[in-house]
Amino acid sequence: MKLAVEFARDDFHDPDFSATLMAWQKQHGRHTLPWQNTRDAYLVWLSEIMLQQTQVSAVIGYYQRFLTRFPDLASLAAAPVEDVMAQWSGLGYYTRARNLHKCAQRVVAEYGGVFPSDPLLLADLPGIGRSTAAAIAAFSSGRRAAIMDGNVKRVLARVYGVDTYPGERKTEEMMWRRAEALLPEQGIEAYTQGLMDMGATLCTRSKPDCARCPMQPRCVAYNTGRTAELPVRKPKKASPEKHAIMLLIIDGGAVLLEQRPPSGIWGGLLSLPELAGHVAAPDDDSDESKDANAVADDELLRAVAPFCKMESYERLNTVTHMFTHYKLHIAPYRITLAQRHMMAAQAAYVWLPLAQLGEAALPAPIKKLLLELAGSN
DNA sequence: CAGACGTGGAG
DNA sequence: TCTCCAAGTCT
Repeated sequence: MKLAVEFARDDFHDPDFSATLMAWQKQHGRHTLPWQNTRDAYLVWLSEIMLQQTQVSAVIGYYQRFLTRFPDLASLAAAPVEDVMAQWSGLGYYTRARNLHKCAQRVVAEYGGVFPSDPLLLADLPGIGRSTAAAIAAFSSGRRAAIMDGNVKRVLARVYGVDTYPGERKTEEMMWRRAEALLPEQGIEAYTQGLMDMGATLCTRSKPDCARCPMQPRCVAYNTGRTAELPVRKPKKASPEKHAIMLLIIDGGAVLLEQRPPSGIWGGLLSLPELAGHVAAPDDDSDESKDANAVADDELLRAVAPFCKMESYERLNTVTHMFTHYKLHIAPYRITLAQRHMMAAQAAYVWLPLAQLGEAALPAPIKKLLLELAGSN
């Protein structure tokens, strides 16, 4: 009985995996990414947060710009959160930016500005989960801890023939146990980087380059012709459609923007003011539905009253934006004013000079819409 | 524990 | 054009 338990605990032990991986990494891995070749925890942490659910090619430019504005932890912690949001504008998943700022302030307050090296302490900080904590600890401190991102799940699912959906709790737990059992005794940095490099450059989602893969002889998916089937895909669900009426109020070379609430879509960003109560029923994209969303004159009048006296308005063409989980139809109404009020302090609203659009904390599709409009004026 | 949370590139 | 999903975390 005791033997069975011991065996089960050590079932995933496979030192050949890490040895093969690290040899490959030395020869064929990536060694010159902007956040590599440093043990500075600030640099490592920033890259790991930016890279969450985001590809390397999308991150590189943001990473460099961000560091120009916030060269170290202290400058980030001391900055207004609005400046952080502006730097993050266009990168997506904006909770990351708010948590980044919170995390910087906590590291300053609780750790004297020095990131802890213990993955458990790191994972207690905002925006840092178990996998990111392991990556930061490995790259900045050489701590032996397992990451679990899309690359790891894909590589493990294929090499070991995991044919259940990684989103299931049992499968996920099994993969964590396997990932930890596979860790090498020495060289956690090269191993961790190699795992991600192999997933990103060889063991890709579609058309993996098995011919160049050092795992090929021992890869279950390859040897059973199932590289296209593994890992098991997430079951897809119908995505709803949403509608929004947005107000385009431009006056004196400035556009009226509203700060969005901290949570929810585009949380904490500036965006165009919206007319409430115009969310169409899901799956109803009919013309009737759109007409039902038509805005009554007096409704517009009321909505803009705090900011200006309206002279006229024009319904611009609908802009459709695809999210991962739904489709958003934006109906912009351009308002022409007779008079702009000397608005009393309305904390959530700001007149932004059009010349500053490029640097503002705006969602990507709104920035695009406004830049096109400003360009045509 | 399932759903929310962005954006851009690949196929 | 449309689906899939990428260095995940939080609720």
